[in-house]
Amino acid sequence: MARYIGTVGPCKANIMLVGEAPGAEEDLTGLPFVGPAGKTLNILLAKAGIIREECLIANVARERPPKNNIGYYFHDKKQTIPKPELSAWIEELKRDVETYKPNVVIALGATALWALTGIRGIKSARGYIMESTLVPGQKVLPTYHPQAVGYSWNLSYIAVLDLKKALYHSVFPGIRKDSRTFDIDPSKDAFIDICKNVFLKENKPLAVDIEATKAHINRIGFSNSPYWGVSLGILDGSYPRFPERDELEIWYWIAKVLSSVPLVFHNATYDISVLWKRNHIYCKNIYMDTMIAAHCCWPELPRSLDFVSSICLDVPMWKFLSHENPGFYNVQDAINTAALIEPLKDRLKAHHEEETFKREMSWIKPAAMMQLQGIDVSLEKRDKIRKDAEKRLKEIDAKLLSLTGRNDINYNSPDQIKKLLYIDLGLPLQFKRRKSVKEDRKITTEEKALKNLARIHEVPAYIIKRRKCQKLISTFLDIETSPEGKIYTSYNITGTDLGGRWSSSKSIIDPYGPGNLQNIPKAARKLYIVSNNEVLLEADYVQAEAVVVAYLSLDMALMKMFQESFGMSPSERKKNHDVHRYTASIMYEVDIDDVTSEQRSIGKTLRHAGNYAAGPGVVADKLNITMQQAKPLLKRYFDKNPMLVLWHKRIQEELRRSRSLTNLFGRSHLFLDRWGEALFRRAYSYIPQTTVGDLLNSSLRDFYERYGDRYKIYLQLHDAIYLRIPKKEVDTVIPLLRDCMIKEIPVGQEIMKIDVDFKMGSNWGEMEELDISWR
DNA sequence: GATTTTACGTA
DNA sequence: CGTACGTAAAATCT
Repeated sequence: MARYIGTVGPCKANIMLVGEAPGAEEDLTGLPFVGPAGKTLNILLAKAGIIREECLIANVARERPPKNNIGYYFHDKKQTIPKPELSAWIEELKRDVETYKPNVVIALGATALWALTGIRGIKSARGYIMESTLVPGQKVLPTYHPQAVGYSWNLSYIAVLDLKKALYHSVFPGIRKDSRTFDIDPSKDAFIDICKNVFLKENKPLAVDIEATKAHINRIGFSNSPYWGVSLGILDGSYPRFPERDELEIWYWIAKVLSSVPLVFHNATYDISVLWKRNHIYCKNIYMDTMIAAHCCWPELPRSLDFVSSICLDVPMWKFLSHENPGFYNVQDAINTAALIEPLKDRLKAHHEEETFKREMSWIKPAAMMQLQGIDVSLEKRDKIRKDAEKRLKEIDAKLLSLTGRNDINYNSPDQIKKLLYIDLGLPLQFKRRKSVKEDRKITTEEKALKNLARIHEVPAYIIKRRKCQKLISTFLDIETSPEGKIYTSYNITGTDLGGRWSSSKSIIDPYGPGNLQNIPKAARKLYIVSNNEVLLEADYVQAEAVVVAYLSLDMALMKMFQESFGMSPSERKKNHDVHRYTASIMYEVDIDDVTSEQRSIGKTLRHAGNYAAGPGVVADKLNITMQQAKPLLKRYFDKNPMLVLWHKRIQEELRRSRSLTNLFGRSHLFLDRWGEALFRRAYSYIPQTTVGDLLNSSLRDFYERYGDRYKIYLQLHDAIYLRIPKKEVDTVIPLLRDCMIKEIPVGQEIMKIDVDFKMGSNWGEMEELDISWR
């Protein structure tokens, strides 16, 4: 029989915390939040400056459900129809709230949110002040349940911000009236008057937000202050809202504003791309991108306008309005973007992220240009390569049929492959590597598992081949081009949590092609072609991350080798300044000239694995050897590279001190994960990876600003820039591009430079190395 | 129909 | 216990 646990705490409390249901320790003691979730709650409250003893604490359900499953108290799986006992407890909660009248009720988790407000979905509601429907007039602020925080510790930072907001709201009762004014769908003349006499005359930062369908911009919102905004619908569904002459006049004034006033967007790369593509409007002066600012302030947190507003502003939720009231929604997008300007500026300044912010801002225009420009693919080559791949797939299928005697298996289905391998063929079970020993062992059919099984049976090897072939076809060859015969990508400046690197994904403006252009496999690169009188020119940083690690770990010998080889041609460098031969030569204590190709390959794997503290399992995997063979190899590698071990130790110390690391461009990152090896490894990769990202993207920007009007920047691949240029310009362009890419980066007492190699080809799949010496 | 899981491509 | 990404297809949830 479970014990009843009621509301506890001082009746004059300003804050009331409402959780979900008691657990084992609560049941034992008769008090709420005394188990593991209670401990997490204590930490969160302490960090937010809330004194637990001054709060009322309650749960929605007042008895521990069997198996701690709140679903027990609902009739349905969706947890919308409460059983009588839960309804009775919610009535009790209502009475308690009415009796004690706290200034704010903090809803901890989805169940409390639902009970107090009827809203489902804690993720989108958290951090916003709202009115209770259970007790009208009562102020509620939802955040994550401490148990969810305990499970995924990176939520703790967000929960603490929410609790701080609740603390602020706990000193006064009730919800403040929204005093902002929204000017929705003014007349043409009124709108033009605003453009002329407010936006153009003021010439101060103006937040802009567009709403667009596939083909048209249908609404645009502007705001020049946190208190006022205007939204103008251009289309109503697919119908114009204005006569053609009037619409043209409206666009004339929008263009006039956008081409002169300092602009603020949340994700400018998207908005300016759409404005250019659909209406040939050039947004000249971009003052701030609030998404980029948020990315520089909190790279580890989400960056949607919704989320950033929830942690920076004190405004009501509005995102749910997008369908029912597009004008109201759009104007609030604009107003909240405007409202973010000052808090984000303050934060950037206080945390010394202004340089990083400026750098990311300077990438907007080149990224927008590249995603609008598009990429040529040859449909003939696509068809030919796809045909070959499909033929190969059929051959593999025939082979599998002869081996298994079955043609009813879907080899894309992990479930069916599990059944085939582990039941029908009786092969030994293979388990996925667990993140912690506490997790259940999971049966897997991933490539590594199939490789193991391939030693004892023929079938797994063919499944691997089939999967690779299928992936090639479905992701990289089954692609369509736009009406102009091009494919596109979206370059996302804020696309990586660590920062510095861009991500690449399917463009919502031009959704043609495979989407991500940063993971095209070699076999599919041949269909990316340029015309006869042009070439694709590739410039990539040589051993970029390894150079950064050498300087960070103060490995003098390695630094010297990189310095000596700077400016050498690739062929010269290969002779006796090859980092992997060097690694092998110290590993095996042989002269660098006597390193065998096998030793070099081992050196290469170990250099990579060692830099980022990989374990013997990974090394065994990569070298196709056993763990027992990998262990001494790795030990030897670390014995011979003591500076690396020390560097890892220094990173750990730095994390212990501040939980924060700063890369060679001054970009910082807070590491919020739970303390442990996983966090360390993320941290080891942080500085090398983000430094190379910052370096490459800044080089790309420099080339764009200096020569973008003459030469096309075609692709960005993390440590490589591709240009598409006339053949006859190659010799002219190479030194210009190199000059933009070679940068002197101070590291302690040293100046680090990373070398650049060039390749050239008529298609992306067949690039030839250029053996250029720069000395 | 939307979301999560599994697997796999690149730097 | 390398890291970082995005996409397709299946599986699962609603």
